[in-house]
Amino acid sequence: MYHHLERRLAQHVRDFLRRAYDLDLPRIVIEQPPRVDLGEYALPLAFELAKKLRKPPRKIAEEIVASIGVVPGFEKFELAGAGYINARLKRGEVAAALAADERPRTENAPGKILVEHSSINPNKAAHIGHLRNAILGDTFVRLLHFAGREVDVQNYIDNTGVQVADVVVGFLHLEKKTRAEIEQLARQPRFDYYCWDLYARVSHWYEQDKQNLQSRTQTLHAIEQGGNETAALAELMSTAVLRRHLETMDRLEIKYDFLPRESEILHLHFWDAAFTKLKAGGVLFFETEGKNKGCWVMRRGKILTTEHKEGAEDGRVAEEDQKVIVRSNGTVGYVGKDIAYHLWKFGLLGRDFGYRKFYRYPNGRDCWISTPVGALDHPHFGDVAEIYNVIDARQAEAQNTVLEALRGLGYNRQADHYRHFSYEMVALTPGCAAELGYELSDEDKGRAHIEVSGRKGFGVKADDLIDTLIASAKKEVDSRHAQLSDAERLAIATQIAIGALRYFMLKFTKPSVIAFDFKEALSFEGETGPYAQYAVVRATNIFRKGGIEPDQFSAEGFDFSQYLSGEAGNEIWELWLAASKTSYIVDQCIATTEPAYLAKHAFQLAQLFNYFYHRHPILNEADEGRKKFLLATAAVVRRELIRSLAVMGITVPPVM
RNA sequence: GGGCGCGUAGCUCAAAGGGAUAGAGCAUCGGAUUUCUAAUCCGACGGUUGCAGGUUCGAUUCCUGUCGCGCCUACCA
Repeated sequence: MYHHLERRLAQHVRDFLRRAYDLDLPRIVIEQPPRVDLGEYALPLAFELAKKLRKPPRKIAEEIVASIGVVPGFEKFELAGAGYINARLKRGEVAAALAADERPRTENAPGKILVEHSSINPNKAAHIGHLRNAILGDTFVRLLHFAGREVDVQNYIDNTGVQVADVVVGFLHLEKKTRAEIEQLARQPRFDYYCWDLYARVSHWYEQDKQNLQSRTQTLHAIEQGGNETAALAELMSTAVLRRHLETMDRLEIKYDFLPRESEILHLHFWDAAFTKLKAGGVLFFETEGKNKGCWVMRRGKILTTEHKEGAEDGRVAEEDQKVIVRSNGTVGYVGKDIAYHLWKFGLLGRDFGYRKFYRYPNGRDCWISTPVGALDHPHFGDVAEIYNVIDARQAEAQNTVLEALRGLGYNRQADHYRHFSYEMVALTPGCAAELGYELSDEDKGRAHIEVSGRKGFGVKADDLIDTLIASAKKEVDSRHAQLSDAERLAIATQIAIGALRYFMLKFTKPSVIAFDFKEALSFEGETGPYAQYAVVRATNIFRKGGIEPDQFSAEGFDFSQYLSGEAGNEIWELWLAASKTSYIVDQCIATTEPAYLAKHAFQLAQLFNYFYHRHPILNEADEGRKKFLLATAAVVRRELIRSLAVMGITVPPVM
């Protein structure tokens, strides 16, 4: 609603400027005045025009206000401050439309969007860093759905890399396990925890004796080759861990449509097809000298290096920056496989995966996985118009290489629709690390945060955090709702825990490193998910006590204007205005790939509602008209809050 | 060395393609309820936005320089 009216205003101003001043501004800046009593929209237009028109801003603003005319839905324009032009809405009209949940039609951009997120190495349990990725990715998917877009959710599985090889080495060389024993272990409910520890042990074992690294190389080679016992073990282990990851994410309502695996990128010769294209397109070069001799490389401009000091003017010499794509032993690195995958994503590779069903969610939805030979009947994946890759900032370089390869092949249109949804990592505070029992160096103790490391087994496992959150919420629910059954209390505690966790991961903007700390993550007060959930529960309680079904409540034909006008109306109007912004915020989140704005929106709505709740006892209101108005306010805010939380993957329990 | 990012209240973070008095939460202190149950609300305290310049009517935001921190800079993924 807010967005719709803003666009209408912008269009009107644009037309007006063209007509009255023969001006075409590249962008009409519209913002919100600092206080709602100054109006709903502010145009700093006059400041910008002051120089062009050689007149003081106030004078220009005055002129514009006098002659701009009327815009449907708007009350009037006013001059404010040093030259702002503020616009006032017809509050009653906007409120009536909002109460009736009138949503302006929006025309959707055509084409399917592919969102890739999670992509956890299937060799150990998921940790909090993976949670940030999955929650950001899943929320972005929900944002796109809210905006009416069609989305494919993919989770790329690197099941043939060194990380998987390392755990296989652990089973074979450290534990000397048989296949049957590993199969037995893989049936354990938390097999991924077992692998977590084993992975750390293997890393340690490599450090003890560099000779041990030979088994990694051999194992990796066997896995890549396929069709042998080692590869079968890798498949067994990685598939079991993958299943665990899906279960963990399913606890948070995070679902995937398709799991493309690196083994198929190799065995279905995706790479060979990409390699041929890259060579033919002149993107890859065979290096015949220097340190990359014998490799296929991508050339990426010149860099200055200090390595060769002789013969250079300033002691530096320009050297070609090369990215090795194919190693001198003929094997292809991760980036090469990623290039092939991305050509497939855009339907440019000329090959497809085999597909089979892998995991069925409780709601009946299927998650598919790649396989060498698959089912004949399967959904069509890939071949999309736009892609978003939710991958942490450390991989920006690799993402750029993929992008450059696409451009190098002449796929500029596709490259323009390739977005690296970049975000910073989750690290542990030194205090948190100490709490977990890790020994810290003096250097680490002085740091703001310490990077999580799967290799060292250093981190907070996702399921542990979820368990802790549920237990903590359960304790509180138990004490508040002793009359409910244990199953009911657990269900409520689970909703609260998910709300807390998802909100926590979303409230930080993407470029901010999250310094994880249990106290903050386990908080259910202040700027948290449960705070927002609680506001909804309170709103629901009003209706329940009043014997009204909140979703059925209707204020059709009601005249809101008398209650929203003037000084007295400002306070509650602020709440209505905030409630009108949900779709506006969603659009902002998508345009900026920043879900944190939605978290802020939900919190602000909840905050305003709690204030309103305290100041206006609704059910005791004697004036019937005013009571209806207050109920309508609660109904609209409740609806928008539920909507906003749902986009973040947060549901609201019946009681709290 | 080069690239990317960050530096805002005691702590953790906002401020959305420059805008009106830089806002929240936590912590601390002081208050509010036999209510639509307080996972709540109100108030107080708390700021030279790392530093120095520049552009602008206006800079936390843009530019230059500088200091500090993190990440990337593998024939790992």
